[in-house]
Amino acid sequence: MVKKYTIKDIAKKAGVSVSTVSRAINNTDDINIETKYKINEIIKELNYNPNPAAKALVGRSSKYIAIIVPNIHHSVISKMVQGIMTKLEEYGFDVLLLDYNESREKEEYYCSIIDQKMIDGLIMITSIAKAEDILAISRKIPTVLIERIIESEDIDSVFIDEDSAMYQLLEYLKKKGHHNIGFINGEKGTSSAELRIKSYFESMNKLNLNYDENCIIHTNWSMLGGREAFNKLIKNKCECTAIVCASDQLAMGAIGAAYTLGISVPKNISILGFDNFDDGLISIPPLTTLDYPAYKMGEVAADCILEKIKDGRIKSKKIILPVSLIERDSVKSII
Amino acid sequence: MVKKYTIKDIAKKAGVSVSTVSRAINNTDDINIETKYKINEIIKELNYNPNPAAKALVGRSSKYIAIIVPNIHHSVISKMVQGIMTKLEEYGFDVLLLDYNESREKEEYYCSIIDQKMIDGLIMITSIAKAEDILAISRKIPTVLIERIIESEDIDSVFIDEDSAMYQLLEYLKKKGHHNIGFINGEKGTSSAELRIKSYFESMNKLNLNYDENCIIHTNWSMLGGREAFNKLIKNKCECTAIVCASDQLAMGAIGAAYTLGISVPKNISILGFDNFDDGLISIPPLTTLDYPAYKMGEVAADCILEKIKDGRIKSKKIILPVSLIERDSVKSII
DNA sequence: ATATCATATGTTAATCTTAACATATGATAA
DNA sequence: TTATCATATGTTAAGATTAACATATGATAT
Repeated sequence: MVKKYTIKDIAKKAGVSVSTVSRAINNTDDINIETKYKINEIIKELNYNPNPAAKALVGRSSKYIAIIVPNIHHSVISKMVQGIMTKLEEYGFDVLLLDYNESREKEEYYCSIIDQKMIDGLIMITSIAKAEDILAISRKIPTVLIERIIESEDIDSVFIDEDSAMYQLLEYLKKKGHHNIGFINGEKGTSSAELRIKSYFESMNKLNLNYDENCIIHTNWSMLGGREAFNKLIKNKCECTAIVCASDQLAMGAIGAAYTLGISVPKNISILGFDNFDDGLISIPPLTTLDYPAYKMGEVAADCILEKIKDGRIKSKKIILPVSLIERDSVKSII
Repeated sequence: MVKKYTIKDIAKKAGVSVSTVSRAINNTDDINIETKYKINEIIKELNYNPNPAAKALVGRSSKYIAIIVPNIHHSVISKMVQGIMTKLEEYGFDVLLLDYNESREKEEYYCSIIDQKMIDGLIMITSIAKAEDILAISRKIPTVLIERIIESEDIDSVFIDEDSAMYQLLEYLKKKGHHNIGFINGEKGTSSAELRIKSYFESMNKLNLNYDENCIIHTNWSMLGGREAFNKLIKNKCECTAIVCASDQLAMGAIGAAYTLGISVPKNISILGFDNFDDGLISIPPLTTLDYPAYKMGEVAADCILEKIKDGRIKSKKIILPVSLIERDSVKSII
């Protein structure tokens, strides 16, 4: 490993004081243009970089934002993270990634040690941690939540209206004549699954539709999960004419299972996705689904945290992004 | 935002010197057990955390590892990252994520500013940057490459034998009687695509198989890309009996396209995947593919960097992980 | 009784940078 | 000629922690 130079080395070599070097680096105007040039030449020559730890220490800012995610190996999550990163990068911030791997304990552990990290802000995606823990953090670190709301003047939230999203889907199905509507959900205990089952129940009630416990299946968040869930629905002799799936992956698994069993989608049964991801566009049949603005949500969350950090905004924001149904061919009208 | 306490505050409150507090925190043995207890009580009470920037400055270690990835929204990449994170976390390291979004310029930009970051090590996944740039970095920061090899005593590499992998696939097809074998590759210029097309050509030559430029398509890394590529192959009047795809996603897109065109897989054409990801298991037909050990590669890369940082290993390691063919139902014997 | 030792604690230097304050020089204005 | 000012540069403190060194106390050994 090669020697790392310090500002002192540069100062000595240039025959000036450290503060003059600092001035040259930080582009202040109270420095002679030639001195600045000479110093910058030396900086280039020695390949000097200011020590970020010292900068962070003295400037009380690390330029790091932590993101706590349930599972980076998930289309929606990684899209959100990309949205966040793109925005943050414009402003010189980097991202510290913490993946709690769908484990509530692990997320709570992250919460408990987050202020040992050198970060300027925190974004939590579909958090499942205790509200009080998050509140405690938000008092110390600018905090933005994605897909979760906590009423507090300290915490920003960016989300879609899950209830209205599910309502849109179910209302659409009702209009198409479906009354028995099943639900294939992700793993119990994961945040999105909890959110979606809740709004499924609420929306079904609002729409005066009856649900059958036999037609509600929890499974793991994958195509294979969707396939298994569909098979279980059939085994349960579920009489639904349509199934809402909590993700496109689940939906595509379900469609595959139907195909294998010789059940035609949408002729014999209608299937709805959720996400508009994972190429549901080219499933057979193309998937009718909910357009979930993951990337956009990431960008908006990044904007929120930047406002807090740079502009010192105090008052919290709760931002709801609109969602819309994408009508393709996996739902049939049965009126 | 709540006041942040320093070690001095704790020292004053406990009526001891800062070094005694430091001893209490760092669990050295030259401190009275009761003093330690008292100090820890105060630390808990005030919710004090040592300032990580100061620690990094004085200890010359930030406990951060940067990972430069081409695209986190990609199953293989995010699995690798999870493998890395799990391993690193055991040793108290965190991950700084840099996504260059398949843009060579952006990766080179990251290379050029990487030593401005406060990191103890760097892992690069399927890098496409100039070798000299990476070499320059590796002289300053412990560096591990995944899916790329650079001959240097400073740089570790973790990879599968791409050539042998592709060779396995093509040899298998040859054994099944296929001689005209097409190739659906990812986007030109992306690292994996370059790697795979190279080994496709080499392996085809080694196996004395002829390839037809009309049967080689570059497309974007998605199911939709696979679908479009397959359609193009048909339009090109490509006469191949089997198609190797550079990812499972591409393969599944191709299978979908075939289905739409009324071409049966594997009856009319055989399709091979690459990755063993994205639920190829439940495609119709289940996909014969190459098992790509992404998570494991991440773990191994993390081990490498930890050895370098903690044990100060100097000599570089080049680690090849074994791959194997997973035989399912998307390839037909035509002998 | 004195030397030696272990234990516990304190003091200070070092880490690297920035920012506030201080100084020096030459030029302009009164 | 002296006061004032702008420009360029230097000096020093602050930021939080750790590590090396120093000191104090009481106990044990000679």
